[in-house]
Amino acid sequence: MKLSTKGRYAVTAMMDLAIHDREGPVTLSDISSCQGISLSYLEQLFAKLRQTGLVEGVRGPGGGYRLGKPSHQISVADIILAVDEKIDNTRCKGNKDCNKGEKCLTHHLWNDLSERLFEFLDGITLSEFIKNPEVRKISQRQDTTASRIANMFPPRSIAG
Amino acid sequence: MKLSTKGRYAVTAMMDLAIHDREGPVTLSDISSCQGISLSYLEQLFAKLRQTGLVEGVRGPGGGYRLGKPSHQISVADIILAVDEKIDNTRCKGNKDCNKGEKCLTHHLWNDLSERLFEFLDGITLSEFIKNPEVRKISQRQDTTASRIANMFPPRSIAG
DNA sequence: TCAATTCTTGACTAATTCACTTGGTTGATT
DNA sequence: AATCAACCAAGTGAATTAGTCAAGAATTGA
Repeated sequence: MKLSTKGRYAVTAMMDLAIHDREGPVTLSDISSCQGISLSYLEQLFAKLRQTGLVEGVRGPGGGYRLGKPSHQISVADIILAVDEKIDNTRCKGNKDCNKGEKCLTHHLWNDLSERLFEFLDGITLSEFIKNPEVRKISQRQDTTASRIANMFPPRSIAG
Repeated sequence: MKLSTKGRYAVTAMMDLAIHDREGPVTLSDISSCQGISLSYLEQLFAKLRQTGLVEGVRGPGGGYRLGKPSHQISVADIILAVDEKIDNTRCKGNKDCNKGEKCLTHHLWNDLSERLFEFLDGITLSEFIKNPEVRKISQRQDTTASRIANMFPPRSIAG
């Protein structure tokens, strides 16, 4: 588990995707200009997100990215694991008796902590964020066709 | 909030310190050899830990480092914040209306998440780890004088 | 006082990762 | 055919990581 700006970019981009999911595919250019992240950098991140099935790409005009699963099935931990190279967090992978048990002790303690952290982040899904009605209000894009069309059809329910 | 091997080194080293705290100061050489972390790298980490008061150095023969506070007052978040440079996690610090509210929306959502993560890690203290009696049993160093002396005096209570 | 021990500081370095750029190719829509 | 936007590959400067080397400064025990 690793937390950096890279993971933050991925999470915020996925939030953006989740918020606008019902308006059709979201282009990376939109996210790029809205959130101030480089387009090509986003492409790299989304390549990984696509490989893990968190998003799916739609090609051609009107295309973009949409969520690969319902937002309540996508956790923050999923996103971070997808974009960050996992660090070998022990250096003594299977070896149980490294350094007379002393070393493995703190490894064990760290793994405990790491697992608790993972469970924490895994318990937070994208749907939690878009539930907030205020969020949904602000999130409507002003100038896209998709947004205007979407507004003609009031939401049946809050997805996710 | 940032999580990397750097933070892990600091946390595991502090766990080590907490476990052996009653046996007097712990030298960085001990931690270095026990946990396989470079001595000079540990020195850099402990310089920051010392500046924030999480540890205090004891010079001269028999010296080393000991906890600067009782272990129940030291949280995992404290340690990570001490060694990791804090990342400017918004890029639009005070500016509230960046990019027509759209950008600030995900910033807001991320800050929510970040705060929840911080609170989570801030709620986990070092004392939680050394409470475990099994941990205390394993953690006794085999070959140090301090360890043998410490064993002559059974613990009054589990500190922290 | 002297020497050993250990903290403390600073500069310096190879490797890696971050964030980004450039320059394309492929596939779908109009 | 033209355009749009996902895809792909390679490379780049800056920052961070993890580590080395070297030189002090404070404390203790002899």
